[in-house]
Amino acid sequence: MSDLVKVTLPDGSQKDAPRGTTVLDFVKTSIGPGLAKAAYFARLDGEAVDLSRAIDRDAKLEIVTTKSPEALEVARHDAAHVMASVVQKLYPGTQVTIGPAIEDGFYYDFARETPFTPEDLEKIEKATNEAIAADLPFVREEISMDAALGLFEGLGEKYKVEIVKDIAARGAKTLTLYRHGDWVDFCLGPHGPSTKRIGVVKLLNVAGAYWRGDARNAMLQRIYGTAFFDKKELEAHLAKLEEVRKRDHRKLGPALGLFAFHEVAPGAAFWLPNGTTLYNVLEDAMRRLVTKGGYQEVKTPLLFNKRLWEQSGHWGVYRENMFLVFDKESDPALPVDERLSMSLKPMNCPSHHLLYKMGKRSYRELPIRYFTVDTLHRNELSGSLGGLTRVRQFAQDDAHLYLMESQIPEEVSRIVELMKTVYGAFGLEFSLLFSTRPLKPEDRIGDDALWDKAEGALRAALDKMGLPWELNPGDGAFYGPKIDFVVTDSLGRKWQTCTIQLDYAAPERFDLTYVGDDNHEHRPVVIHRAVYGSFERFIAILTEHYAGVFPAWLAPVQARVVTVSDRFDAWAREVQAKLAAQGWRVELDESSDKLGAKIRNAQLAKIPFSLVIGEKEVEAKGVAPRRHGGEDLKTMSLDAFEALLRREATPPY
RNA sequence: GCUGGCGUAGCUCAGUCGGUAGAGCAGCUGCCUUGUAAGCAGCAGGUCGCGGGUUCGAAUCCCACCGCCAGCUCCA
Repeated sequence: MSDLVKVTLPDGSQKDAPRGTTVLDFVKTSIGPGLAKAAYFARLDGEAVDLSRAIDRDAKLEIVTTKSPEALEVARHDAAHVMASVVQKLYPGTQVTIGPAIEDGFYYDFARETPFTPEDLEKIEKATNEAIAADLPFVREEISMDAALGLFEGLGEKYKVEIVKDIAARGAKTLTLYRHGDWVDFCLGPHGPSTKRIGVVKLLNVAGAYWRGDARNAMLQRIYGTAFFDKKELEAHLAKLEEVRKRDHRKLGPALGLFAFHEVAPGAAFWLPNGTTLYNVLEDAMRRLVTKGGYQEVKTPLLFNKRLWEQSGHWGVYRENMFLVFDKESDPALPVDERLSMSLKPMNCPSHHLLYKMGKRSYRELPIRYFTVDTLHRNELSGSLGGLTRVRQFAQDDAHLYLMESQIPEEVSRIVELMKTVYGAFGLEFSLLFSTRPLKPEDRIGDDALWDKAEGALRAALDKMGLPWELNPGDGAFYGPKIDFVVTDSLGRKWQTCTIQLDYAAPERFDLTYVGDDNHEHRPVVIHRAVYGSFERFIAILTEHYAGVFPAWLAPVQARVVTVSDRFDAWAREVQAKLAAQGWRVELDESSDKLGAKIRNAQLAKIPFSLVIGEKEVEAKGVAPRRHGGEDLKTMSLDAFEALLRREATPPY
């Protein structure tokens, strides 16, 4: 056996090195000190390894530097280890569990009687950064499962023991340990070379989290934090969090008069005048669009006898999410549960199916597309409510399409076209997720053959469209697989909004049929789809996407007339009345404020146009529009301004 | 639901050791007659989330409840 190994670098070049050289030494001697300094971990024949790993065979070597997002992820995992070691030092008796890197940071779950306070967090953060500065190397070691069990039993770490046993049960023979200083944890790795390389750690918040995410298990204390190689990057990240906080629709909504909440109706919004306008603009635009697209708008009851939900399958799978209603004519001797025999609808689908069944359907009618904007109620856990994105009462731009199997690809691509039109209008990018059947059989209805068919048909439609998509196994609805649209807003945040769900189960359960050209009865397929998703959630997303500065077609107030002095009020009133008569949403500021203050107030209200009226404008029978943000459009005639509104404030669909 | 934090005027926030609640902005009323992000003055505004308890006395201490916020496997 030669005592040299051949190392192949990503550019294809090959270098010899003494067998057993560590990655870091190899880089130092054969590539250069610059790279050695920037290196964080490496890939040896694709396997992620520490820089201290010895190269013991011919191999491809790739160095991952601190410029790479993957290195940051490793560093955050390093940070989780260091924080855990610090916590155990500061709070003896605290047990460690798991602590992964997550998007934008890391967390670590601790088992401890007393929860951490915000003051504890400050203390831990300080000590963590000090421990990082101590620059202890991360040392890797492999030991047998038995030795590992002994080690963690000896340390009294019962959660770690449980995990070790699980890993052993999965057939592992050895366990990889990582130490820094006298602290040890097991971990697949890799880790960075030493603690100082992590950079800077910031702890963000503490929250409860169940062991293994199961509410039946013990509640652990989770500390969230983040780490960056460079302090400037951390500051930029914190600035972004601040920007997100400022755009929070829960702040902006009430401030702009869009919506509000009251404690007597948790999870249900009050729509204020401005918000109602915005809501209606979105709804009207969608109504025009789908009507052009061959949909028929319908309305169905809000309250149903439970027989409907038994037939649809909701009673079995979805009951705990429904608001049940008391039937006063039921037998008082019955248990309460049985007297709650009505329910507010959580979804529109079953009632649409009933509508479909109200007549004999021919293949010539298909696809039938029912569109509904009705109020839905879902009994979400109180702790999961928040703003407009997690509510108990909402409305969707919901539709159910009844079609022949052969029409699926065409219909799916028509829906995707709708999505493109709508999302394009807001400058929202989207990507597709394909979600397949729920993993546990009790969480779904319909047999496997039906699911195979439904998943196959959706997948075929997806492939035909040629848009890229990702698989999201197990996340389908209980009645069928779905395509989720994930939109990315102006801050780069991702939101799941609209869906396309394929349903073979409902036609069976409701015995839906149509008469084919062969004069025989056939089963249609049902597609569930929503474009905005829920109006509530969508308005929350738009509010944050635009930071409350809605484009003129959406803005609740499109223009505000502001006068230089009350001498010009007569013309100002005429301007307001004339524009309003044309259907534009225009208001008049008649306060005794000076112009500067009026402009400022209009800016704060995020109104697209301020129409300044002074001596010149009265003489010219015109207005001087100022855009939100400051652009002065100079005096123009009222007609010219109206033409501007027609160009910029007409709904794009 | 569970864990932790928070709840004082419409909004943002002070309120010391337990001693009967305060500012700025917004609002209202005047004055100012004003040219593109805050003119001046005065006035008014509070069951301190709700209910109990301790105390001579509670925004403040204790208990229960309600609501809001963060989180509740991105699986070594």
